[in-house]
Amino acid sequence: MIPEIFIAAKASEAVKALYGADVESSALQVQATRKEFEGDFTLVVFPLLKISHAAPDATGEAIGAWLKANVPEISGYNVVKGFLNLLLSELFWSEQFSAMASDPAFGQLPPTGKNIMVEFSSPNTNKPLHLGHVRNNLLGASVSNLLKAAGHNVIKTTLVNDRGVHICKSMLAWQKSFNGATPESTGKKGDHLVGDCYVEYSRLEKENPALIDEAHEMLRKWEKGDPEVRELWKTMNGWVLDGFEQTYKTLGISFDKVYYESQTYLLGKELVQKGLDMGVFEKEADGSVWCDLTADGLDRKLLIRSDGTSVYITQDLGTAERRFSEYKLDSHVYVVGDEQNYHFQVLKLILGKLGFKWSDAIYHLSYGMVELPEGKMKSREGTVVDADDLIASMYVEAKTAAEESGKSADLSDEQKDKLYMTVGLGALKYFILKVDPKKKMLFNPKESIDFNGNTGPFIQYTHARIRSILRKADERGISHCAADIPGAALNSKEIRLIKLLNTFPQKVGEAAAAFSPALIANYAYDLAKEFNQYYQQTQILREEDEKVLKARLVLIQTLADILSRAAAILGIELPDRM
RNA sequence: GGUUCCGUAGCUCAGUUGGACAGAGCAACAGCCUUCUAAGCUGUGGGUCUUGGGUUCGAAUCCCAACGGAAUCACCA
Repeated sequence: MIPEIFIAAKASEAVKALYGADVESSALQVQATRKEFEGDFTLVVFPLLKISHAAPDATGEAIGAWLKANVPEISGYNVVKGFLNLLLSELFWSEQFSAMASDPAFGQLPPTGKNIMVEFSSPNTNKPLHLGHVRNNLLGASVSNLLKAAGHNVIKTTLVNDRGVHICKSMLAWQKSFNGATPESTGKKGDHLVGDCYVEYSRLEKENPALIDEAHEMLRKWEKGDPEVRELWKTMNGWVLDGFEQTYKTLGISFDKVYYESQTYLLGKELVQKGLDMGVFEKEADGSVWCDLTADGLDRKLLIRSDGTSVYITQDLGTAERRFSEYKLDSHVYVVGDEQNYHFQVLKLILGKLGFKWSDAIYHLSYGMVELPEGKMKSREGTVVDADDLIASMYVEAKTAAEESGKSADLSDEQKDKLYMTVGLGALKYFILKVDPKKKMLFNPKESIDFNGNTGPFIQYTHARIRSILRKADERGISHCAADIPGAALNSKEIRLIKLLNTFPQKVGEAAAAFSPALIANYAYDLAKEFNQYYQQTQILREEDEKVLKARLVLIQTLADILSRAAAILGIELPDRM
């Protein structure tokens, strides 16, 4: 049996030899005695895996391998994570902290030169947005921010679903029952008015099932360019899009390029011909065109109907091809619900069969549905949570909370209004973005979205607290900058904070690779939580040692900045006071 | 039925590439505001990580099976 002290000394030698970093062997010894192993396993080494300060590339495996090669007495090794980072970072935090504090772009990763298009939102113009769309929009916007922070060129886009029989249904109902009502005449937001038409259509169809034929007839007229139908279509779509625009603006959603299905739905037909020429598609006797995917374990997929018209996927093939060539895309992310997993699987396969190498660069960001306690939202049962209503209620909640606390009483009405919206939206956005996009999520309308605990307002509040301290320091004329850091003795809590801050760029990278804003949300929460504990136990401004005081101010300043950057990725604004 | 995804505290969720006694928030209970904002902090209770096998020194994590749930498999979009 080899004495632990010997192993520990050798392990520390290994770290020194491999990474040039000093580690106290006594610390390793603690670990070596922590567990007992049988046989060849005589040493526990916590890897340096997560140590960004001293040895970013360090791993327990490497250390073990070094020991094996250089210390024959030690025949084996084992790897346990997560300890040495604590030891090493204390040796190197000062340097790291200075670098972090003096770099205004800290956390912004170097440019990759890659063009990534993100498609999200893609609404239907026959009814207003609901909670499901809100998740889609927030995810899409946030993932776009995330990819930008990771150094990519991002092109945000949406494909407005502005044609089809569902649109005609709303139009038909409007003609039959709405007596020329307009958003102006009714004072209703355009998307809601058209949504009412859609509901009315369902009622009418129940009375007269033959109505569906009229809707189809209207669609045929639309396709032929019938002026009257086109005019009405244009008008009603305009109403809806105006309504959406308002909601987008409130949510902070914008696009670099908007596609309309009415202009793209014929795309893809030439690709079908190409596929036929290549022999990867086949034409039936009735004229329909199919792609055989049975070799991939899937069914045959229809691409062109027997009447010669194209289907949904045909258009998607065409738009994908056009986008990749027009924008020289390296990648294309589609933010679409998981109900369309099959569709995207097929889409990628077919594009691959057509010989497009970039088919692998298509990523379907498949997110789970938002469900209510009683299950899926159903418009027919009136259980749909309307986006505008939800936002309005978040505002009211924020207002109530603020008035109860009495904190922002001295603000002007205008400032209050902005603050309540910021906080209400912060709560909503965080609530939605903190959960893993892939998972379905639950929303209970009876329980309002929380403002305490692991929430958006918690992070906003923490930021406001920090800014408040910085304001006070400013009033007292205490200046501070990164140069104040070296030599200041900081306590272990402060070092923990610095370490956490220092992982931000890495977090951005991980989150971007996983297309998961949730990782950023959780990071921001950890950061805020950590600060609040620190705040509780340390009177920051009471410090008498000027050196330490200034270093602390740099620390919380950096903290506020990183918190803001993280929140910005989520599309959440952090107020300076609340 | 085929395919894919999911199952962690009463509830909502973390726990990425296997590692030290499984973590937060909400809800419950008990504390902390003459001191930088109590939307905060501290503490207590609450878990056979759905179940059963397997791989491994070591499993919530990887593999297999069962059970439970979701989505999807249109000449709809």
